[in-house]
Amino acid sequence: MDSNTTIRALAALAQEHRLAVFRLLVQAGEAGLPAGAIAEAVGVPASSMSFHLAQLSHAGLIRQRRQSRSLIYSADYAAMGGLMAYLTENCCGGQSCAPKVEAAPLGCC
Amino acid sequence: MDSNTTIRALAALAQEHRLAVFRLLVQAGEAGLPAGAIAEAVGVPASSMSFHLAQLSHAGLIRQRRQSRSLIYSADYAAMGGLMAYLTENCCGGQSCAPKVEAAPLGCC
DNA sequence: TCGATGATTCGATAAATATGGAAATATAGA
DNA sequence: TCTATATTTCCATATTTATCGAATCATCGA
Repeated sequence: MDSNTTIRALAALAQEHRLAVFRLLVQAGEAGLPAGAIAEAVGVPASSMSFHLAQLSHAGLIRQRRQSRSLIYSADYAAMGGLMAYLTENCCGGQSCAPKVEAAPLGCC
Repeated sequence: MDSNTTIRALAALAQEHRLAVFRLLVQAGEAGLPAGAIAEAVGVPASSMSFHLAQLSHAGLIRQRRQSRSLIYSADYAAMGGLMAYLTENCCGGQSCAPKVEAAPLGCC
């Protein structure tokens, strides 16, 4: 992940509603959620939500697929991993910025 | 770190010049760098840089100390760690977003 | 083909952010 | 105290971002 991609991803997450959306989608897992449900959960009108979903999508952090009339959005874990990798490598120096996780998540290190 | 603090930190890093500054300060380590040197290194006029440094400072990502006539800025590793912790806990779900580092950095996990 | 549903795009507007020169502030040395 | 240096604050302006109703587009079932 290069610095421009990183900036787009950071900017995408640096907004109240979009951070809420991303967290929601991470919780929802691979199944994802339809745009309408996301808008309702976050409490934002559909057209505004569409704007935010487009931002997240453009940043590569979420995926879109059609299921009948609904557009289902889901988190792209690999992209998030790429962002974490960039920050770890470029913004944590020799110091470990990696949080001390009580129980290390599966696959960590 | 709560979600508002996280948003401020993400927004602070989501800008070309500020991301460059933060990377520079991470490299510089605890010693830090004076504002003028940062502005010159990044190629931005002093007044603009002052604005960006204030943003990073307000987000808690960097520290300021005076040394004679110079104001020395340095990265706050703990704040960056807090951001990483928030993202790991809230935006990576059960999946591991932690990057697969070839050689795990010291202190990782 | 028609109407209903789920979602996006358009367009106008409001708000926040970025830029950089000029003026002001703080410190140090002569 | 005067001057030079390092940096910030002020100000005006340009740019980007966010908001949301209305119009449009895509899909499905009857």
